[in-house]
Amino acid sequence: MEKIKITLPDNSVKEYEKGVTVEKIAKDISEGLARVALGAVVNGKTKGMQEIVDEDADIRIVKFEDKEGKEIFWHTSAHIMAHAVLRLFPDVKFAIGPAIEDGFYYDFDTEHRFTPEDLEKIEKEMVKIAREGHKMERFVMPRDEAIEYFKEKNEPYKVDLIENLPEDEVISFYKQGDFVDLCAGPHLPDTKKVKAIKLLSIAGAYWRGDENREMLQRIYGTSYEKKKDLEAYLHRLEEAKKRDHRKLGAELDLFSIHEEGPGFPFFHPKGMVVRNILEDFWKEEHIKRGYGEIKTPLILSEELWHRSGHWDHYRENMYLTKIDEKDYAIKPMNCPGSILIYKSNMYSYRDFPFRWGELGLVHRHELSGTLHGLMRVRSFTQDDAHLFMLPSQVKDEVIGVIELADYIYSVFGFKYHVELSTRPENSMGTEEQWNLATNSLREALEEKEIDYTVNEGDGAFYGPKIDYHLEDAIGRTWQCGTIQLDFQMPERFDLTYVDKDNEKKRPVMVHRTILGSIERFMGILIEHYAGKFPIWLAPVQATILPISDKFNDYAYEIKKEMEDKGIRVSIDDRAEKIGYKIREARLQRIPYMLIVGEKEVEGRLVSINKRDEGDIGQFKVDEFMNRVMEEVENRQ
RNA sequence: GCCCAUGUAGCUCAGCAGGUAGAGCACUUGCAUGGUAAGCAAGAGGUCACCGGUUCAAAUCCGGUCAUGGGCUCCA
Repeated sequence: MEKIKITLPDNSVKEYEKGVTVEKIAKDISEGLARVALGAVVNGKTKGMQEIVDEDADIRIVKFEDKEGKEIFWHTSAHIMAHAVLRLFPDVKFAIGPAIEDGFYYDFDTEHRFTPEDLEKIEKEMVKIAREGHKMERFVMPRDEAIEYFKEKNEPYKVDLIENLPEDEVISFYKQGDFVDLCAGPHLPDTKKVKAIKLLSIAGAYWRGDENREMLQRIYGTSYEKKKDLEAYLHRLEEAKKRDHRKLGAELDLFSIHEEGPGFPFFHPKGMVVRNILEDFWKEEHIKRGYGEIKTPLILSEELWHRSGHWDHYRENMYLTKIDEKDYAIKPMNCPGSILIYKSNMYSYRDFPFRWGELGLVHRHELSGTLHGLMRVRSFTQDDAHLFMLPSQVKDEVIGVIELADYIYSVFGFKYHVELSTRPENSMGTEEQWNLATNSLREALEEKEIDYTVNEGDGAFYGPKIDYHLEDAIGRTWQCGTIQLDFQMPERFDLTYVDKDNEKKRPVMVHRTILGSIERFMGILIEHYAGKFPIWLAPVQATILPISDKFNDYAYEIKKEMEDKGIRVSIDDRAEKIGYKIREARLQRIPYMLIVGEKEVEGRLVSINKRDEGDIGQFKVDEFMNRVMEEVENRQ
């Protein structure tokens, strides 16, 4: 028998017969580990227990706690759900059912519309199936036979899937009792370990994500081995929902959105405090880095948008209007404005680069179903900038933006992931230009040693882009910062500069945002801090709470003093008990409560109740003011 | 835009075998002047999202529209 060499997690190398199962290796490693082992990562690819290893490999046993282990667990759960649905709704057709971030889903096609009551029934059936302890048996079939098999079973989606698999791919199946599914695996050895199950929601989803194809019904769910873990997950989800910026936006009186203007947010005074601080911070950091600030108009002639290419590539998203019989559009992007400024002068190669920042209000007619609080709106302010440069300056300029983005996100303590988006279908320019532009961005990322994933076909119509994605409270990610390299607009608008050799040449343009849009960034900010803004951003930094109205005069006196120092302070002089006032200030997440009564008046003191810390004792008014000013200075 | 669900006072929600509205919080007023998360009482507040249909009668049933929520698609 042929032998293969397996490198185990402890780096020891062991010989096995070719065709050994993962299960066998897991058992050898240790009895304890084998009991919890779900599979293995073999040469970077996850394999299930029942799968065979037939080449020399690095092998790492995967457990429940591992990301790969959860994936296997949830993938098997998806199969169990499909099995349960088959039992309850025999006419259902199956599409796909993968594991996702916190659980799994399966897409079904059936005349029957799933209801929340159905979910409960399916859940119960799943528990039953899991308890029955079906073995997850893997087998393979030749391609033609597999297609025939699913045609006979009237499973058009499975047929479609097989037909789209690469020619050389092994068509594998998993069988559990009477449910058989096309599946590459891996899976748990059997269904027994899936004990705590919760189906979460029903949603529509297009087959293969294509809006022109069938709308399927997707059921989302999650599962755990232990009931306790499921409960902990559901609890975390509930807690996360309390951070929802839409809920906090109303509770903290930051912004509102009305039926009269779907997707057009209204900022309240408190929201504007945060917004203005954010914008001031943004301006400060940009001035430091050689940016100039510009402002361009909201409405520009339709002709301009024809020339920029927006008319051909972006018209469905644009709001159009007519002035004096002439056609205009409300800008969906700021670039043509910057370009017109560029064109109002002649430039020498010595002048570059130009960095022009614009907090630019744009309007985009986003599909109604996509609107989401501040995260996805139809009117928003991009913290845009357009950089014009010599071709030789591209890499350094892109790196400059990467460094700025990294700095700004670090101030807020944001985690992010980066994607490189390449040429979309509906795009302008030549293959060569796109390759050059995409490679420049890739080089900049690699030079800064930034991890990124590639998002094929997701670039802007005029160029590839680097995207920064930030997470919201429940783990959804939103694109914020973007760096887009553009060889098209300079061409279309015939932008030039005069080079050393006295020849007119074409500059390169970079479009970029760091925050993305002020609106979306504020949404992320609210959820990130759960409404507890750090003191430099807090709409109200301190509130004075007199014990009774006998101390209101003193309260107003020190309020004035603090206001003179630029501290944002409010006062609650209502005839309410102190407990009541504290409760309200807490709910408003005000960083400092200053309680003043008889003792404080005598010594010109304030008693401080700090957010999250409670009573921290008495301080002199000056002492407190210095403390606040220092914290603001340090952006705490 | 597509699929599903929802839409009753500022907020959270009850009412709904069809007989034109109710609670708590918030708000106003009065009493209470109270030391670290809700003092007591009274009052005011709603064309039950909008339009249409069925009916003697619609918040309740039916249809359409709009908005919101969860997804899909799309995107900063």
